[in-house]
Amino acid sequence: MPTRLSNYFLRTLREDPSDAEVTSHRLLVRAGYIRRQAPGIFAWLPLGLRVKGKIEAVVREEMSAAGAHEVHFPALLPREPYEVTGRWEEYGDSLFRLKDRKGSDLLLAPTHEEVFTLLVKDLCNSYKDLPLSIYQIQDKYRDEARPRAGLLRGREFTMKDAYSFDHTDAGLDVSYQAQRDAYERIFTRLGLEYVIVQADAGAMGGSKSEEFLHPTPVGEDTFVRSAGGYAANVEAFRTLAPAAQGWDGLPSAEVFDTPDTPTIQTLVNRANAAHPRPDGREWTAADTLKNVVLALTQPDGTRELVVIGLPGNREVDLKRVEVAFTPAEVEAANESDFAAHPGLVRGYIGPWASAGAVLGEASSTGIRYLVDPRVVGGTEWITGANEHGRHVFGLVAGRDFESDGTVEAAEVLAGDPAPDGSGPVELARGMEIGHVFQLGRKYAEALGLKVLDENGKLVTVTMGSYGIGVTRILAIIAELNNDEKGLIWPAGVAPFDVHVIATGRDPLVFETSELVVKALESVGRDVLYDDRAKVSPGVKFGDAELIGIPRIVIVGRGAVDGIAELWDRRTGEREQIAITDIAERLG
RNA sequence: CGGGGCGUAGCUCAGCUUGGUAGAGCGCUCGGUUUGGGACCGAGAGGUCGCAGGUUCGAAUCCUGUCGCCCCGACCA
Repeated sequence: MPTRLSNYFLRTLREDPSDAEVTSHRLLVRAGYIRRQAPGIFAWLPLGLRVKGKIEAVVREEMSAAGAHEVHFPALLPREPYEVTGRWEEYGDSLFRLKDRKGSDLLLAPTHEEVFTLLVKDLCNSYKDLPLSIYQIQDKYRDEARPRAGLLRGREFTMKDAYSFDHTDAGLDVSYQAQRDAYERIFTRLGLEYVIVQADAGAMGGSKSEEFLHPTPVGEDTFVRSAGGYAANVEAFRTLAPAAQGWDGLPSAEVFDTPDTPTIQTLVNRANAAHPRPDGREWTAADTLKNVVLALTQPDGTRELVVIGLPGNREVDLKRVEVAFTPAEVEAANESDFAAHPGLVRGYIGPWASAGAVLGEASSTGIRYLVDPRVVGGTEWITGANEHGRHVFGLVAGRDFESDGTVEAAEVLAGDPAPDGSGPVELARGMEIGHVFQLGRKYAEALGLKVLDENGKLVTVTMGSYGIGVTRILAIIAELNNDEKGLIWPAGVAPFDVHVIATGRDPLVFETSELVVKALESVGRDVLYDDRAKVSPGVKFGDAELIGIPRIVIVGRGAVDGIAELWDRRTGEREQIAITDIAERLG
């Protein structure tokens, strides 16, 4: 049976909804695919559900081809497993927590590592049960700080999450590769361009992780790539540090008055004007050492200050810092932090003062001091002298000051060398559409998932976790496939195969349309049939363009001669065709 | 969490500056005329103007508070 528009649950909007700015959001609401329920939470209407189903079907086929079995977990889960792995706390404000009537803690799962691990623990005890890959397509919940852009970043979203279980590291490599290959096939089938980048494992934990990013200027992730093939999320980028050098022959450090130089730029200007370099080169921001005070809040609530020293031409990249200090929350130090540490002279902070070291766990302040990897032994810096209006010049790392270690906190700039020596990197934006992790034994250890190996010894299982954002993918496809009139779905994910429009009011047209619909269904096409009697052709054409089914058949004034029109939504081309040929043509 | 914008009919919005008791277009219902690019005529239904308090004879409009939504930002002391 065809779906008849005369009684389909669909209402298209003539105007853009006022709360939607992003194209995909605007068109999906206008064309009647989704409705907003709350910020970042959407209801799915019949059309939207169909597209979602098409995407899920592609994912299922490829998961099955990769040997993974489908299961389904509840979204509502007890606290205990997440307590055991520490994620009840680590997930912070992003976790939806709730209580039942007895006061027991529950959560809406943001991802399901714990319960998959426990399920396998329940059912598997031998290496013969492995390798095992299981997955589900299920709604996830994350209380995002700022949901935005419709489906692109929601608080409830559909995700395919797969988990692999092996008893050897080599086995994990194989399982990981199988999922990775499946992802490549899925994104290729869906027509989504992607870049595979090295990623940070973040709250998930584990060792190796790669992200599938869809390159787009509106993406939320910044990644780098080199001509030589290196690609990484900036969060995972590792700075190529220069070799340390000796400091024999370097002049000793000297303190100068540098009034009114609260910023790096004013400092550089002052340095060039008052203390030009002997070699004639100009001072630049890269010659200065900027010391940024951050406050870390650990999950248990303890607050600690840390100072980061980095070249003055670079900003601190907050996302990179958060990765470096995870699971602690990172923010700029506030007034009370400074009040508690009078040893820090704001605007003129540096690791050294005439009275001795100021920064570092062994210094007068005792504040942990971490530096950018470029701050290696023998490098010379202009930096604050811990006196108001004074800076120290020629301060040499290793000779005049020490750090408590290095940290990847500085922003990555275009032209920075890739860590694998494959050349300078360029920066680009992307949207995460898939993520594969080698979790290793973190979850299995925490939850006690062990099996007997070939030698009868208990071994801890090693795991992988693999996610695809189904609803996000849907939004990206919509984002990529539209024009000023509406959506234009790729054939593989369109809600229907063919949209048949009957125009006019001649009964012959409707009778003919019924025949066309039947013929199309007989060759296996899903048909959306616009059989509305009192709706003018312009409205029907407009709705067809908005809804975006790629192939449209118009039955109208040519019906009397056995002719219909084939309308290609994407190209806009219309072609006369004998009604008797339609089924074969679109079959 | 900070900044900006916005809450008036199902949707998109006007009205607010200058207070006087609710508007338009689209959509919806009924009747009629229309039917290849968002038709027309006539008759209707539909709103505690986000919420609370205040000022006032009188508040959608002015004041205070509050809630919600959208967008941008989140660091360089």
